[in-house]
Amino acid sequence: MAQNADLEAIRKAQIIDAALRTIAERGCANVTMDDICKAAGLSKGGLAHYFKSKTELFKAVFLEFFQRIFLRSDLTMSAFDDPLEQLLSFDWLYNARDPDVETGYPILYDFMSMAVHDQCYRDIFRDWVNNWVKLLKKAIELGQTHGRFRNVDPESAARTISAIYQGMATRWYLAQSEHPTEWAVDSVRRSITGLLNSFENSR
Amino acid sequence: MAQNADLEAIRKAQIIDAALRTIAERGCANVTMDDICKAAGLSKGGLAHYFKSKTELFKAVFLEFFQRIFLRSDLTMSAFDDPLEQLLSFDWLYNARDPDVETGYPILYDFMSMAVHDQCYRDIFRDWVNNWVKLLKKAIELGQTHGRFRNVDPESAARTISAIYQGMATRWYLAQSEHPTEWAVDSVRRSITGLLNSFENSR
DNA sequence: CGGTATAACGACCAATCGGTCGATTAATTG
DNA sequence: CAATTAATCGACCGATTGGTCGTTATACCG
Repeated sequence: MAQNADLEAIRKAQIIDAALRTIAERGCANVTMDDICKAAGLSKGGLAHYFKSKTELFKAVFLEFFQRIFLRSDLTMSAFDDPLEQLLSFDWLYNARDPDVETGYPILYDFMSMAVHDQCYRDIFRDWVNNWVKLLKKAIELGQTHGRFRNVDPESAARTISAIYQGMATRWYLAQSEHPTEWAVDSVRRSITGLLNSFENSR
Repeated sequence: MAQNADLEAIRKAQIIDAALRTIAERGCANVTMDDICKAAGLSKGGLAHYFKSKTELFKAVFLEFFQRIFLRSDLTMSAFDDPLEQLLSFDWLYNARDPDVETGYPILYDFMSMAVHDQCYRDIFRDWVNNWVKLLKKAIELGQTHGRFRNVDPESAARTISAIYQGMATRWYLAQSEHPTEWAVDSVRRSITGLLNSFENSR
């Protein structure tokens, strides 16, 4: 009866948060509804009251996840004034002690493997990438108003930059012993500046 | 009695091949032993004769998969003489009609999501990356004997290059409409040459 | 031709899990 | 204080699935 009209929002957030942690820990394929119920402090029926099916819950979880990452990216980036520094402001992706990183990577890899077989997830992925690209693009265009990044196509380069970040991330996260944080940070830095210079000199 | 001592090898290859195709099609999480049995033309008991458990089969499948990709990479790379062309010889990764690509990406993403939660899979991943890196490293060192790639640390740069390839691959495969093949090929080319130049000019 | 060991079969079992549903509790309203 | 409706519970069901096991078929050997 909605004694508190916000209860639904509170409960949903609580469930999504529990699911996020549980999925990160166990992996999508192994997580059961019971696991999530326990983590959320709810019974099966109680949870079913808010999410009718497992897939519905999962979709909500992933949407929330990508939203968080985007907000985090936006926040971190806007802490810099220099456009190039903005483009290079994603070092936090390679900080193992960052809470967003700890849960983020497991979630992201599970998500991508599901996106391979599910158009709906691919759409979420695309939207997230597009949002990220929009941030990077803005930084490039800002630089161009100051005469930098000459000949760079902002959209295309932004996509390349975000892909570079993710490429290093995969190595850094899955084969950490061979790919320490310094390697990832340095590689990203060199690749991105190198990419931008490749436009400047050519064409 | 091994009327044909090779029978075991033949059957195992047959099963692994069927599993490879089935997993690529349905995804690790959804594939059942029955699916694989049907694809392999064997019964449950027949398959169990060669692989005692699902996880044992999966591990064999992934090992075979990475072996194939490595051989393919080695083969393609060695078709070029120029070291830089060797480093840039992985365009086939972005050819949607390539059979290795068609099955490869689904397998790879499933694999990575499992590697997150399973050390054994991370080891396989690390070995594969190391093998790939070895190829790239050789090309860089070959170039250096001719005075090119000055100041480049071959090992570190090789890791960066392979990560760049994979970064573009993720975008190209999961969000194709926004990341066409030309974008991927061009991005890789610019990023890698840019990376190598970043060493040449600095330090 | 038996005898024997391998190869292959498929019915069956036990365990897991997502979702349902009737019951119970709690809160709001008239 | 009823009455009503939302919120929560957890036992239960049906479906799925990995693995087993007794059985059959096949091929080689002595």
